[in-house]
Amino acid sequence: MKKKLSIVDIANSLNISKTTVSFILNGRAREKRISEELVERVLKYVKEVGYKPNSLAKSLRTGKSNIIGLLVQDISNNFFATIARQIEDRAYKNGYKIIYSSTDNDTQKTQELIAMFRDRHVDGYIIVPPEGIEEDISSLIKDGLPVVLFDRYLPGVETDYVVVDNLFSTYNATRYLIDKGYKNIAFISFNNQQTQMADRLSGYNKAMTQSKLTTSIKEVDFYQDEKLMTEPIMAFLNEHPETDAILFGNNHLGTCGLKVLKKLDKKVPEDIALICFDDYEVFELCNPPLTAIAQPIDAIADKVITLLLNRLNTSVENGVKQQVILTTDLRIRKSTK
Amino acid sequence: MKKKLSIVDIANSLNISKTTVSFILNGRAREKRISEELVERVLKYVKEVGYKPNSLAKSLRTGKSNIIGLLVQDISNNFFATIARQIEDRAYKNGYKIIYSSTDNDTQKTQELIAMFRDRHVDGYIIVPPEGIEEDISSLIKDGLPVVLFDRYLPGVETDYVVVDNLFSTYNATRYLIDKGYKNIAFISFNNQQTQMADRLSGYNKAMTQSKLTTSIKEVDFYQDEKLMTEPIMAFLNEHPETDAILFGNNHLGTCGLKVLKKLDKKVPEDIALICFDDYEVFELCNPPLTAIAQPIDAIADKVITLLLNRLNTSVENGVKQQVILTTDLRIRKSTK
DNA sequence: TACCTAAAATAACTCGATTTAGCATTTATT
DNA sequence: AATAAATGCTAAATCGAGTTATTTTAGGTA
Repeated sequence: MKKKLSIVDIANSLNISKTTVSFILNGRAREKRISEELVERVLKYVKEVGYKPNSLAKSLRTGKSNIIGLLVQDISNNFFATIARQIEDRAYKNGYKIIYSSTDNDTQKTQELIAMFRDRHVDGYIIVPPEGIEEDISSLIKDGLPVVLFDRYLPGVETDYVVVDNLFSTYNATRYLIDKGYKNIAFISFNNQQTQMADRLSGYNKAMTQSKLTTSIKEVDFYQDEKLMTEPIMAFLNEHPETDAILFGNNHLGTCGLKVLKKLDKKVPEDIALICFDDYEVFELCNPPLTAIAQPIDAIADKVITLLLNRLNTSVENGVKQQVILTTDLRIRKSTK
Repeated sequence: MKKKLSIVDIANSLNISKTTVSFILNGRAREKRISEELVERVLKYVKEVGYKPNSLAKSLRTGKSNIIGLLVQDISNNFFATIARQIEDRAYKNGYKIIYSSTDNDTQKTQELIAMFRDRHVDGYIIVPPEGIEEDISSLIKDGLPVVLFDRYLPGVETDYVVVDNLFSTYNATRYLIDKGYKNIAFISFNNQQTQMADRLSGYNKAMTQSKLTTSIKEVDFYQDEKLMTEPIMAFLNEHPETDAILFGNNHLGTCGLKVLKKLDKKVPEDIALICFDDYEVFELCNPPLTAIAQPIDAIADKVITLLLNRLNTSVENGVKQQVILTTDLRIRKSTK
């Protein structure tokens, strides 16, 4: 194994000081009044032998790593995977690498991951925050580290974030169902207090009460295991046979719901109408195709990374945090009459 | 921003040398005959102030990073995302972090990423290799770095890898179609020479020629953009109206195919039968549900990370590389008569 | 008391870069 | 000619650890 060249090797080979090499490689040649001729000689040699500075050493000295830490809830969920992918592309184009992990919405795991990222001198953070992580995020911000949240925000914490207008989205979808004549509309959601879910619930509630309809809400716990997710949904539908429409809180619940309805042999939309928050391939291809509240995935990814790159570039700590609220798109397909 | 504690701060606070602190923290106290009493005092204090060694400095000195580099083709593809997720979990449980990226099957991008990983002193590599990357992989191996490939392998390069029995899988699926009486079976695949695709093609060819049937192969280029993928497929089907069954080379082609058939208003399986390599939610939920060749995702992820962890733990460079070939499962659903 | 040895701890070097402060020359100014 | 300023480059300190080689201390022995 031929050992890697260091800046000292370069300096020695050229009989100059490593300081000079460093200045030249960091584009400070002009500033440091190093002769054109020497600059060229060094650059040529460096290229010739393929020398690449050791970025660990560089990070140790400068405190910068050119790494962005990305914490999503679950990278195997299509919504997060697609966003992660786009963020990754933009990051690379701007000279940043991504180090990522799934939080599983687990507070302790997330704390450990944030600590790990910090430890690695990550330059910026993109986080889909679980509940109870307020302090850790605040601490990052207090220490001047750029943080962008998305999908949900933390009410007590002032930070940049990108979310969609959840409340209006479900309000709008519920109104759509009501206008179609559905009366027993159920909302199936996750049992957690995060803003995105709370807002989706509020939107549903608002539309229902406005129309003087009785709400029917089922909150289930999140599990990776499919059975543990489908069983409570099935139980709920059996207990509420009057249900004529369902609004699902997210794509995961929607697909579980589809499986349940298939098992129960319910016809969509004859027996029951469906709308799901989040859109993806499954909903477009299943039969009938599902009406869905589509989040603007491209725009979310774009805003998130743009916000973070801005923070990273303007080292000035601009106190004003940006809150971006994007709108969703109700894609009407054939799962409603 | 309170600055982070360093080992020197700890040493100073306790009026001892940082060497001693380092020895104690690295479990070499006994070996270095440091008194029980001091060990306890140091550990207690370190815990008290929450000191964590700077891992960059540590990596710089030791050459180890406890980071695994993961290069998949596309993290937003369900197959890779699910495997990535499981690898991530196992890695974390074993004290390793993951740094990942999508290669897009782009050789140059992959080369840059490998260089970047190397540069960051990544301890081990998990790679879904694109074509033309043989030399870079060989170079890693020559330098004693653990590398595990999956999904495909590189014929000229001796390394650990985990793949499925692609040839038999498509042979078997094609036979299944033939036995059902289909005669004009098309194979739609990607236009590349990688082992997994080549083997899938061979399996199809073998079954067809064995039964003296004429093969009908469409190879399309890969694009992220959906339109660019669906158009050639649609063109192919229009040119070959006799086609009574299609075998798709992977999940991406399968979903594109589903969309095309929907547009052409073809009935499955009445007008045309379908089987797709790779299985996932869409195929289970679409109507009719699709017969699919399911790869053993859990087993693949498990084997990959187990192989790598073994290499990482047994610093001995055991020359014998392991090749793991797993079997697939033909999940018969209703997309065939 | 002087000497030796094992135990306990440490000074100094290293990893590979960046950065600060400064040293010779040469050129310009008075 | 003496001094100041500009030019071109570099020695040494630094980041925060791990590691090697060495010193100090305590206790036992002759």
